[in-house]
Amino acid sequence: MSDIPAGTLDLLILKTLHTLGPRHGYGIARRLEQMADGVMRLSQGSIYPALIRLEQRGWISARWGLSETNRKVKFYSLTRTGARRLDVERALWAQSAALVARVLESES
Amino acid sequence: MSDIPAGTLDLLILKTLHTLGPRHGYGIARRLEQMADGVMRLSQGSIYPALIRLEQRGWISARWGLSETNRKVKFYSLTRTGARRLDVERALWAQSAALVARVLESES
DNA sequence: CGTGTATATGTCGAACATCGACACGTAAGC
DNA sequence: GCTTACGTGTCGATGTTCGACATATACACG
Repeated sequence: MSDIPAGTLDLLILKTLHTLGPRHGYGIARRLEQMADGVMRLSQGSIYPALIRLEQRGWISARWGLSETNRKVKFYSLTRTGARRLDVERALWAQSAALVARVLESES
Repeated sequence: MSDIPAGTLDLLILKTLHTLGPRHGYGIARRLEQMADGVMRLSQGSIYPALIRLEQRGWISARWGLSETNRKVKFYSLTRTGARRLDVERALWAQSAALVARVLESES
């Protein structure tokens, strides 16, 4: 069982919020683990600091509310700045993935 | 201009040695930058520590020699352990890339 | 002969992300 | 009352990468 790909957590969180709309940290984590088909873990030690970081940068915003399970939770939403940042992160990832793919496929 | 994708330097070095055979640090760095089409940089502050790390783990081995430009250089080769490790890193990367792709393409 | 440039290896401290373990609290079901 | 799943958060440790610096040599050119 591996960790989540280094440096992609911001992208994954941003995209998850973009896709699903407002969601709380625990829900984002569960969603990502489910997408990973159980082969990756996502520790709380990663997700919460990441959310705080993203909020400080203005890419997501938080508001307290009640979950479907009737608990006090923090709902995070993608901000307009965050949506733009998602595009940037996406492009950076595409570049990275393309480079790695090229190297892995190279034969000389 | 972005950096090389976090956490993939080992994989990229291992694969480069696998593809090209023995090569020195500077040459590996130049090769990778060339593969990146100039859109990524690779600082010496990354490549040399990485090579030392890989050698300590037994994945590559070093031997002094002369370059085509007639300079004293350290040639690194992939060890048998390193070749096995390359497969592992490859598989881990494939998992990561698949996860990110799945999240990025998800629509709900 | 002197100077500059590309080649080449390395070190150092700082910055940063992630992990694993821990602490705390609550709703619901039995 | 107890347990379990849910939920947020902190903390120290670890590891990677960066940017700046130090050092040295082969070769071309004036």
